[in-house]
Amino acid sequence: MGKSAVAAEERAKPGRPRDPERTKEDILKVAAEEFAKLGLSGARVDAIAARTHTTKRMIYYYFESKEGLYNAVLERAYGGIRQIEANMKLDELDPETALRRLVEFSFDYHEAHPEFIRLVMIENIHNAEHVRGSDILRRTNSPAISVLTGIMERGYSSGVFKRPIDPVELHMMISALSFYRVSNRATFNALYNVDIGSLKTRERQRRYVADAVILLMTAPA
Amino acid sequence: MGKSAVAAEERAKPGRPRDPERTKEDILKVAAEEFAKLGLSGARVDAIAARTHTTKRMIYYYFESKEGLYNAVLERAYGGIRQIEANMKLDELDPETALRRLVEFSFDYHEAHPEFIRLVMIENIHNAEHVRGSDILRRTNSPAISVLTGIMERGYSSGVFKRPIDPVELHMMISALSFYRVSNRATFNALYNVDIGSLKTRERQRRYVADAVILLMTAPA
Amino acid sequence: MGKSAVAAEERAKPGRPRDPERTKEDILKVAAEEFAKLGLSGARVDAIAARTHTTKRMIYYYFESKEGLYNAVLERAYGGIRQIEANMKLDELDPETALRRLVEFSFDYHEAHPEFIRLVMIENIHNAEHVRGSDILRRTNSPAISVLTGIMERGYSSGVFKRPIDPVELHMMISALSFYRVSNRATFNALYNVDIGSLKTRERQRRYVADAVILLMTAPA
Amino acid sequence: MGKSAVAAEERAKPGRPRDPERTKEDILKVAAEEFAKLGLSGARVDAIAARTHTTKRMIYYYFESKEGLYNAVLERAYGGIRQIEANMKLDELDPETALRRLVEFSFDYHEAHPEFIRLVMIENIHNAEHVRGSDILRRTNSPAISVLTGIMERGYSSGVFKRPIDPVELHMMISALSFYRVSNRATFNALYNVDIGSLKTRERQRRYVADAVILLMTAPA
DNA sequence: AATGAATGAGCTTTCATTCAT
DNA sequence: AATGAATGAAAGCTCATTCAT
Repeated sequence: MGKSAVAAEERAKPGRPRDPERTKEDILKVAAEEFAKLGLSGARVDAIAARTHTTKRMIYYYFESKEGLYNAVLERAYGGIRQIEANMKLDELDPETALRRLVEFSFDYHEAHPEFIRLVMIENIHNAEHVRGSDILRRTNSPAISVLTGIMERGYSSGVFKRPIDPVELHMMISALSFYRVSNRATFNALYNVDIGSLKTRERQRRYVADAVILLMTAPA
Repeated sequence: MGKSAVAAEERAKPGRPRDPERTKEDILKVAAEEFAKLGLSGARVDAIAARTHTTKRMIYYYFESKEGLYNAVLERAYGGIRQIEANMKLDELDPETALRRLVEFSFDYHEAHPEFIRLVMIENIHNAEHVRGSDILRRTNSPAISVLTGIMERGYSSGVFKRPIDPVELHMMISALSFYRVSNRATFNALYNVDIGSLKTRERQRRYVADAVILLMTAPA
Repeated sequence: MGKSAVAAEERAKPGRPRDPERTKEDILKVAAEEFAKLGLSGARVDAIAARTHTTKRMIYYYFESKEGLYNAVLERAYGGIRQIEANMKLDELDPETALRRLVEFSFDYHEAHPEFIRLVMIENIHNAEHVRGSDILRRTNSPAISVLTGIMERGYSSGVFKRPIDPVELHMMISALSFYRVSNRATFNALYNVDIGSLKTRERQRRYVADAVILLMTAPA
Repeated sequence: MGKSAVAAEERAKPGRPRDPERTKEDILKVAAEEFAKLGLSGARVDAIAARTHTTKRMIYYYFESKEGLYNAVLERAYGGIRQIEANMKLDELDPETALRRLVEFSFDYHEAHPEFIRLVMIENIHNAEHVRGSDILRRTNSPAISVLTGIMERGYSSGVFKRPIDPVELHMMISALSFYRVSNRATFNALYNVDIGSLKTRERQRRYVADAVILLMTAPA
């Protein structure tokens, strides 16, 4: 390595774009990947910069610090799911079907967004201190809760849902069944020598999860 | 944060300790805490050594590298749960009660061992490469699966369990509902402004989880 | 020995140097001395930095690693002799005189540059792997060979040189007689209790060496 | 790496021989190889011990320190050549033939003992301080010098040798032409893209070297 | 607003050596 | 005489960050 003697640490990038928003977005996308892959302490500012169209200096210019960048990445990641959650059209379905759809949506979203899941894992490793420190994340309440609350109210009224349960707690159960499959896939596959993420098992598990939630709500308490 | 917590209390003693096993155990215990708190890259060998009765040099003497230490910590952590799983006495209970007890055991174990859960999270962040690299972890199959399989077979025979499902997949659902509550408590509490870990909600959630599993198995498929 | 020699005199200045080229040259000069004195593994990056006007960090900034620095030192050392070899003006002398001058030049250059010789020795201890890894060193062919080839061709044409010999092999003999006197001076002096490097013997040996080479070429084969 | 968790630094060797002399010889042989390959600072006591049939502790027991071991290696290496030099039977040959044989012997010995040559190089890097520190090495004068002196005296008497030259200086020239070919083979081959050590060139070079020495002595001064 | 160059502090790891019997 | 276990000291290297314009 280092064949030709002298090699300073940072190499200038040829012709970089001048659009600040594009640059920030570029950084955020790369940073999300690196943080998701390696964690907050594991990710390297140098490595992020190297995969960017800008220089390391610009990361500090726009985000102030590695932690500032991580915060921005986290806010962006949560923004994604919230936006989608807010646009589910479940009002017109009967409560049981709506709940099933909601569970399936959660299941599918987690399956499709492993990077988001890894970021949430990492944030939990850090005791959610960045979530707590972010006004944006704390203020905007999760759309999922209000959607779920609406469905549950309709279900209790019609009598189809019999078990009284706090929507946040039901949301937790749905999330658990959706999240764990992805978050713990690596150890699960390694220890049980299966592939819980394979295509053929996914549909079956999706039904188990939805069934379990529906049964919990509809069975006589 | 961190700095002062590590500093005081226990200082490495230059005198020569006599008991290698005790020393190793001492290191492993401290290391487990540090890795669980800060992750593999976040944990500092210096900090681990400082809280030990030995010196940093001894860590390398016994465990070869930071990663070797992490491997040992991981094997020890999995060893703990496996030993307990192997000693559940559920054979004499009727299948439904046995399954309920199994779920409750899983729920309680996870609740009581947040450090283990953090280590598993961290290992998943690292794509389970250390689990895969450990003969001990891969060879010894999880006792939980065989216990669960036994219960399920009895339930299918007696006709009380109606839904055909792979024991590993049911195990995954039980684990998900037990694990997520602890692993994601920090973000969950921060985002929904609740305390999913509080004592008063725990009993209730424990029942929800067990009910959901029992219902899934006993309801007509 | 060593410790006190390194300590005093020049200390790294925390202030910011402005001239990268000067800084690099400064590092290279000090590093050449340390590597020549102590070898690649024996030299200490800390010791090099301490004698420099910069810090250790800058060595890694500019040269990436200890080995990268060593590579740069080696390339610089070979560059020195090559530049001088290329500027010998021997074309206008008759072949025998030219050859004699060439030998004397080689003899004198080695005598005057013990640091270069030590670096070459060290590189041979390392099986020349850094020379082989350097495009600069491998690409630029040694001027000495072409100069010598020119002289030999003229000598064969005029009939004054009678022994057919590959220029590279003759170059090796000249180098051997010039190099060994310096490279092995320490053991030679210690074992035979003489000083093969003393001023009074140098002139005499210079003549022996030149005579031997001339005789080899001019004597009837 | 470090698959099975705990691995202390040194592994006990099964059934080691108890013969002190054999053990010492075992250590010396391995150490010679390691020092020759890597230099004094480059060689690792651990690595030497690992290739031995004993433990690291025994090295210190018998040789006191790494440097003590190096000294012993050096003395052993010089002992080898001296013993052989002392047994050359050149007295009955005419002076010119004897000298030629002596040169050829030197040439061949160096060619056949690259490890010895590397040790001498390394010792020169260390300014021969270990040779100077060794009574054994300093006291025993080199047999080569007295043999050569004898030949030269006979040659001067018979008139076949014409050039007056100190035997030590002639010895140096012979050694230079024998030593350099081996010591600098790596860089020479790398830089000039030849193989000065190949079988087919060896014989030719051997003649050049002998011829050059003979010519120097026999030509009218 | 934008950036190339520089860096203090601290990290993991290694190494020859000694302790204690 | 012989040895298994332990270790202080320092080495090479990395990292997030700031200087200076």
